[in-house]
Parts: sequence; structure tokens; C-alpha cells
Amino acid sequence: MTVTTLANPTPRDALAELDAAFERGEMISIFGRCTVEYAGRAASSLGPGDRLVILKPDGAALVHTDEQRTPVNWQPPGCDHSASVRDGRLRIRSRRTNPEETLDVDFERVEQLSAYAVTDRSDLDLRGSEEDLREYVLSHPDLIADGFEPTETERQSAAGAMDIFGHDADGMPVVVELKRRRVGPSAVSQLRRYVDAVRRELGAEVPNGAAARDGEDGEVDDDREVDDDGEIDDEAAVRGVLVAPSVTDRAADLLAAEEFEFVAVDPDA
Amino acid sequence: MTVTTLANPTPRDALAELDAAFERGEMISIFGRCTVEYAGRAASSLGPGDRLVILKPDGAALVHTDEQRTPVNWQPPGCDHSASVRDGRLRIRSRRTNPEETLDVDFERVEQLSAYAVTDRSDLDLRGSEEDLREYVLSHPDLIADGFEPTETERQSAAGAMDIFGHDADGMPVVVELKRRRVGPSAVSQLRRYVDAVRRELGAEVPNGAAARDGEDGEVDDDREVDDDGEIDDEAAVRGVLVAPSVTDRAADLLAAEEFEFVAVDPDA
DNA sequence: ACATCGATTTCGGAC
DNA sequence: GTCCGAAGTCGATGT
Repeated sequence: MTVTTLANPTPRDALAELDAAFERGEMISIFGRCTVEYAGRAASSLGPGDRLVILKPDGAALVHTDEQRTPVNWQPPGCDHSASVRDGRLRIRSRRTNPEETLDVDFERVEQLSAYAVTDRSDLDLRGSEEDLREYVLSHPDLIADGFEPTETERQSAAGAMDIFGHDADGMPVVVELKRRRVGPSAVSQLRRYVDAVRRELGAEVPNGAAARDGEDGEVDDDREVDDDGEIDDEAAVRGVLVAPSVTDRAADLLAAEEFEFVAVDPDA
Repeated sequence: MTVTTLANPTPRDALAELDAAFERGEMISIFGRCTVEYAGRAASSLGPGDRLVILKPDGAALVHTDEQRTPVNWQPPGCDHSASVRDGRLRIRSRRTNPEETLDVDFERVEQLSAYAVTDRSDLDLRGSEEDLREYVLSHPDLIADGFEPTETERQSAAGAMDIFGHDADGMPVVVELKRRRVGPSAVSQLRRYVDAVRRELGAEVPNGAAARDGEDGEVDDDREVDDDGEIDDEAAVRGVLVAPSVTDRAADLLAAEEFEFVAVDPDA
């Protein structure tokens, strides 16, 4: 038997079965009328109602109502589940530390309790991630710019790692940010952060070509480059390219303001 | 009876009960050995294994293994669930449009099928959100700066709405970004985006004080302000303040580079 | 319907 | 362990 089920158990019987199921490392579901209290990174209270509670052997806990994909309350994996009977009611407590968080479910009535012996060796095979997009772009570098030569993925900067870094046909540095779906303002901000960091790196070099070889986390000269004719050239020679299926209007405005480029990619490609 | 349960039902019996439960608008759980195929914004395949499938009357579907808080596969609310028997096996299909997405669960064996009649009128009461933090900061404006006067929340700009906008004791504009937890580089980028937008707005005004009353989406003069002594003043007079419990090292570096300020707030306050 | 942004985000990978 | 960013993110709100 891989499923054990109790219908309308007494709190005491439910407790006994729960403890046995914990011991066997099984997945558990409990349906009944309950209240829920949570305290941790935030805090919440949920009044009485019928919910389906799921306890996983890895320490995850889910409280599901009849609506939404997201549980109304939960606890992530790594928690300790325990059950007790208080005032003649079944209580389930799920607790963890770092951060300290507690979830309490108090059952006014348990309609059903089931324990499942689960065996699952299969891994999910997912296609269409950003990594797939990166492979596609790397195998078609001309999409980014004519003669674009990618030299690094996850290139580090003071602002974090950029998706693709390389140089265009003129040897100009190019920072590429990839998004698997339509992008808004935050993607433009992210690209700007990386481009700024690369510009600061390059701007730290003496204009005549002698490089200032500072450590990566060292203080960076905040001076802006000045052209021979004295004009301010505050956009150092680094291109920023956003690659995504499409952009929102606001993101397009921000891209234009930054003089970044946008390359549309078919999400299915 | 608020719970109907079938143990080891035949595919045909499971189908009959499923259709009846759909009709009654009940929440359903099915435990058994199954494979899962998904196609939509991305695509995935999951080989055979024991999983707990939950179908909600609002159209949400969840496929849970014995690990993780997040379902291995799912469908958001608004989908149409249907069941059928194919090759002597129970199949559940959950489908939606915009975007077009399909989830198929094929059961090699159904160990248990339950239908729950749910009544839940309670709403979750959650404390500790960013909105709570905003109220706290607005009632203690001196936290931001001595004599800070907030004038707007959700003030609009070309880059989006900022959390709090106001002026300091010297009448200098202040943009405040709130985060309920420790922040990384992206929060600094977000703040910068808003500060830049406000600077562009103010930079569009003639320095002598006569305002250029352009439409909000109108073209903005990209010139930078120049001090009386001719020095380049590329950081227009707008302060950026990040309010959070703490910041990462990298975020602190970026804040310093932008000359933004950081105000630590106790998450419990 | 779309855009924007918070979330007890969760999750994985790198350091 | 922390940091960082992706996610089929989800979900709420405003337009």
C-alpha cells in the first residue's frame, strides 16, 4: 500500500498517523477547516476556512485554498514539521531557523488525512530558458552586430556578471544582456549597470593608451573623458545591446536615452 | 460529505468522478505514477514518477513531487481542465490561451483521487510588507534627512513611479526607494533610474528659473548643467536615498559611486 | 489587455 | 553560508 488515508479522524488518530508518516518520510496531505498563523520575514493571520495542507519530507509545507497557484501560506524546504493535539485540536507546526520562521496550522476539523509513499527519480527537462537563448545568440553572433565577436560569457565587472561580452568589427567593446521574454525598464537598468562598469574600467585607463592596472575592486577615477576638441564625451566607447523578443514603450525610451541598441529575437528560434 | 475519495480507481471510474467534481466546482487531488508534458512560454517533459496533482476550481493546476515548495509543473488560474481516457490511461489536460499553454498529465496508475468541497471566506492578513515600511517612513520623515518633507508617493517619471518623493530642508528634491529586505545591485539601479529621470526633468528647465513646460514625454535637452565657475556639474541637484534593512557590499559600492545615500531601517519597526 | 513592480518570492549556481 | 540573477516566475494595481 503506498497510500494511507484516514477519513474524519479524531485529532489523536490524526496525530498518530502523522507521526508515523513523518517517520516513514512520506508526503502528507490534510484537508480540513483550519486557521493559520505565520511569523518570520513577515507575519500573517488567516481565519477559519477549508484548506488543503501538504507536508513534504524535505521540510516544505504548503497551505492551499481553492484559488490561486500560490499557496496562501507556506514554509520552504528545510523546515522541521511537528504535530500535536492542543485543546482537543490537531496543530501542525513547521519551523526553521536562519531566518527564524514559524508556521502554525490549527485544525478545527480534519476531514481527510493521507500519507503518500513517493518514488520519483525523473528530472524535469526544460527547454526555452535564457541559457538556450544564449547558445543561440553565440552561434549567430552577427545578430548582435556585423562582425561581432563574443569573447566571454558571464564576464565579471564591479557591477556583476554580464551575459555576453565581446567586440564589434571596429574593436569596440560590446555588452549584451539577454532576456527570454518581453522586457521592461529593469532590463535596461541592468544593462546600463554593466555598461557603466565597463566604461569605468576603460575610463580608468590613461587616454594615451597607457593602462592603469588597478585591482578590480580598487578605487576608480571618476573623471570623464574629454575629446581632443575639448567636448565632453561622457558616453565612453562601449556599446550596450539588449536582446529580447520585444520591449515595452518605456523600455524603448530608456534604451534610446542611453543610446543602447535592441535586437529582436524570435523566442522559438 | 465534503470529501469524496476513490482508492486505486480504474481510469474510467476516475474519469467519471473527475467530471462530476469539475461540475460541482470542487478542488481535486490525484496521487499516482504519471508523466507530464508542458508547452507554452517554454516547454518541458517529465518522465514517470509518483506525484500529487491538484486541480482547483479557478483553473489552476499544480503537479507536486516530494521536494520543493514550487510545483514541478503547473498551470495558472484561468485554465480549462479536462480529463479523458486514452489507451486505457487517465489523462488530464489543462489549457489556456494568451499565452497559449497546455499541460498534460498522463497517469500510468492512479492510487488515490479525492474531491473536496471547499468553503473559505477568510482573507489573509499580512504584516511587514513594503507598504507598511512606507507608512513607517512617512510618519518618521526625519529618518530620510533632517527636515525631509515627503510630498508624493508613487510620483510618476519617464522611468516609472518612485516610492517616495519630496524635498530636503534646503529644498533639494529627494527620491526615496524602499526595500523591505537586504538589497543588492538591482535596487541601486532602480533608484538610479528614477533619479536620472528626475534630473532630466529638472535639467530641462532653463537654469535661470524659467521652467520649460514641455509635455512629460517630450524631448528632453541632454545638456549637462555647468556651474558658474565653469566646472562640469554632471550630478544635478537631486538626492537619491535607499531605505532598507541592509545592503550587500557590491550594492554599497554602487551607492557610493552614484553618491546616493543609504538609510538603515529595522525590519520590525 | 498591457505595463509595472513587489514578493514570506523560490531556486540554482558561484564564490 | 552569502550573493546574484533567472523564473513557464506569480499576483496586484493602475491605465
